[in-house]
Amino acid sequence: MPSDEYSYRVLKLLSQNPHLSQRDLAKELGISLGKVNYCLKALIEVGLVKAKNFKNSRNKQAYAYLLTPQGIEEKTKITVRFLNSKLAEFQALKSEIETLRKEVGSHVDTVSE
Amino acid sequence: MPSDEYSYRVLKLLSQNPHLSQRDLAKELGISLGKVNYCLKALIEVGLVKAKNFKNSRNKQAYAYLLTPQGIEEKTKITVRFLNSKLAEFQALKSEIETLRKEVGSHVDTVSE
DNA sequence: ATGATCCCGTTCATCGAGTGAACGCCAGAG
DNA sequence: CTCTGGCGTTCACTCGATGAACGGGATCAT
Repeated sequence: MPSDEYSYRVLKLLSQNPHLSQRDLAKELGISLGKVNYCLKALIEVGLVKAKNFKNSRNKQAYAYLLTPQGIEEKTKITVRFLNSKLAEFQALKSEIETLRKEVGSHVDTVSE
Repeated sequence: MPSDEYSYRVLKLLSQNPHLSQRDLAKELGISLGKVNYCLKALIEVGLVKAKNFKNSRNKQAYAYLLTPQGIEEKTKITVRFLNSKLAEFQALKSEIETLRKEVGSHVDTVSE
């Protein structure tokens, strides 16, 4: 089970373009091929993605990673959940910055270096 | 060389209370004892912290991790640098939340579940 | 004095997430 | 046919992080 972050990002990319290869995804996501393989397998396992090859059943080059109906539905849920976690992160970050500003002891909006 | 984050946090805690043990620091920072030991050694190595035992030179229980003058000075610089990185993070997070909101397709300020 | 206990800093075997080179496979080009 | 290239898959390897275990000093009860 990949994190919400990677589930979200993989599902988003695949919904935009099902023809991305695992290597494409790795480059796009900034992670390794091995990890993409792991995430993708998990998403297929739970039925959110289906690997379809439209040309020939033995041609891996023709793979398309299509979101299943469940995948489309779940993608929204995951996105909301991910958004919420980001909002919480946002609040925490705001507090931390507030604290740091007080420690620095000046009003810093943008700092050059 | 610990990250700015840990340098900042360790220096902050020690400036507040030099009598914290490595175990105290570990608990406070939410990291392992081993990592604290590593960070602290590095800070001592570069001269930002000095381990002083005020009772007896052989009593480890009496250790105090005091910020050197350089440590006090550097603490401010590190804090500013850390703040800046947090501000950048803040902007990035803001953008990401914006994107996520658009994808969710509604105006979400706080979401219950 | 002696032993038991406690907390200290230090060490290092162990772990696990992440990596990417290498493999077998297949299609298309020469 | 061979050769090349991109595909998914695998797995030995890396490396930061972990915390149990250790030796040592202080304290206290015996």
